[in-house]
Amino acid sequence: MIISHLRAFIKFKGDSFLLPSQNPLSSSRFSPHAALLASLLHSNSFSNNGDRPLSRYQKVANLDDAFNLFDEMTQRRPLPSVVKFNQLLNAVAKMNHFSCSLDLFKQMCLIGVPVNEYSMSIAIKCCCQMSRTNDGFALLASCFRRAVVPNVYIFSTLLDGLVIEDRILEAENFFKKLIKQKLCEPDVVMYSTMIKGLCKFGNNDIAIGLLRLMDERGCKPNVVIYSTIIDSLCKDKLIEDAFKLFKEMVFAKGIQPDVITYNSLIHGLCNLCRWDEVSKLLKEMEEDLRISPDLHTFSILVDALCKEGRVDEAEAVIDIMVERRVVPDIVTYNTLIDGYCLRGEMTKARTLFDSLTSKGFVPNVVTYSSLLNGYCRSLKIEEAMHLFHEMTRKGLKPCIVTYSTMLQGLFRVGRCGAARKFFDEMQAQGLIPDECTYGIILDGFCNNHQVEEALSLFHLVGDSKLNYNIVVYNILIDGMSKCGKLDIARDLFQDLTLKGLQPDVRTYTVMVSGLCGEGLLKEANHLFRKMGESGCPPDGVTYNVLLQGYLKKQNYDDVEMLLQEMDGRRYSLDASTLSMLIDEIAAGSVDRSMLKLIGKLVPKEMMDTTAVPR
DNA sequence: TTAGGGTTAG
Repeated sequence: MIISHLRAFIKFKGDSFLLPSQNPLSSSRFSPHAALLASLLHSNSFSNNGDRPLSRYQKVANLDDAFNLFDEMTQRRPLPSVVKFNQLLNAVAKMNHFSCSLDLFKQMCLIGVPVNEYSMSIAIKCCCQMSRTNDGFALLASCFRRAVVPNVYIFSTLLDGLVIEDRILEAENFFKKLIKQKLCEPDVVMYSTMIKGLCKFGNNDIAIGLLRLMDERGCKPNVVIYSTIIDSLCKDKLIEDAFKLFKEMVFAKGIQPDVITYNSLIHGLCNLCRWDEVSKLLKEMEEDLRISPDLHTFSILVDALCKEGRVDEAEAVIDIMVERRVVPDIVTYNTLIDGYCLRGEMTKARTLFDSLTSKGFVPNVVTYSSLLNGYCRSLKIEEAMHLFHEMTRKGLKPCIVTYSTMLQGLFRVGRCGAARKFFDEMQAQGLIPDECTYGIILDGFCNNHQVEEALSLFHLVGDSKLNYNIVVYNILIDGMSKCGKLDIARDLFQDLTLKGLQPDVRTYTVMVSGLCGEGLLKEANHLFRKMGESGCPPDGVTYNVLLQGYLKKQNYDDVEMLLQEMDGRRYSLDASTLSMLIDEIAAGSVDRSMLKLIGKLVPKEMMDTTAVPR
């Protein structure tokens, strides 16, 4: 449906160029092609800052040009105005060369260019973008020395720096202090920065509160503010709330949504696999509002289709975007490579990877990591190793995700020694293991029967934040009980409550499984019943685990009751529990009268492949 | 005649 809509619209889009109102250059004197060319020419050549052509200080193509120009400027007498220097500084920052831009700023100061609030805000932005917000604050202090009065631009940039570094409490305090001490009156950009920070930390309600407050204080919210909160709600799967805010923005406030607003909503719907609504939204944005989907929109669609395993449709979307002259970028292709890898189609993944260079793209660390992940998932560890070395040879620095992928692959094939080497190398590179890496290593050791290694790492990590994570306990409890170390599993289970961690359904399930494994059915059942009381009711997996425990111990008394409870809660039997039940029925240990009940508990997709005896 | 905010991938 999405594809047919996108395809149908190519024609519509083509026609729309013929509308004279679209572009002042396209009048009836021009042929359609001339109008099209005129419109492209107009949009590509000039309109970076209104209709004014860029100055030579703003359009430097690369770093060399920038440095040469800067040298030339410093030679001139009198020195060029600070405006020209600021333009160059900003051009370098816009190329993401923050460190270089900062160097130029320092040289400006040294040679006595009278830096102003514009120069300061660019320099501070460079610090903040490099996660060096403290240096940004040091520059703020130097404003006073340089007789530059910090303004709302400078303060917003610093506030954003704190948000970038996840220093949310400091950001809130800074924001409050600015208002309280009347250092500046927040404008719509500063509010949006604070709102972004609140959203980043899951405080959607407070963010909405601030939206109301700014309105009351006479600062009108705009599409950026609304889109920020809408996006956050979508990411938290609160799609209905997102649409409520969207409607408020459009109908109550009269603010027009733009392509970014739609991208967030489309992304939110894709994550929930609500494809019909995605199509509806695409149609609405294009046909009603004349907003064309952009590169982001297409990437979101490609990614969502790949994650659903609908790679053919993802390919079709890329074809359509090309037809519609939206040029795919490396993100689009990385997503598709990931899609192939997820389906184990490694030949296709590799072919696409190899064709990227001829398409004019340079594979980046994500491209390599995606393909590595594919090889690791298919247990082709030699190919993965080879690719890993290829990427380092090409000067790409493996990141934490690359290492985690390799570690997972090596553990899967039982190469614990090599995994340990990679882990050491990763740390030697200055990369600090995150929760995900740590989990992979603990899980890897446990699955390879090296529970002592896992435990010693766990103790080495000690009181670090990494160990304040229920996932860590779930891995260890599971690992310990599977290796017959139920006592340690029990200790860990006790330990987590002392630490103030809340067991989740997985924690209980692995513990129930461990107890069942040792034949301690009474204790397993006791824990199972405690789950509901603790506000964490058993899920389908817990029921299957307990059922298997009973069946293995040939304790059939509670089987029917458990099956009935499962039916009441609409849980299903998994393949191995079902097979055990069938065996028991065949052996006459379980009454055939339960067959009807069992039949109700077989998931539909299993019905086609499993023969339940009648 | 120069500066600050929102959307995509492993």
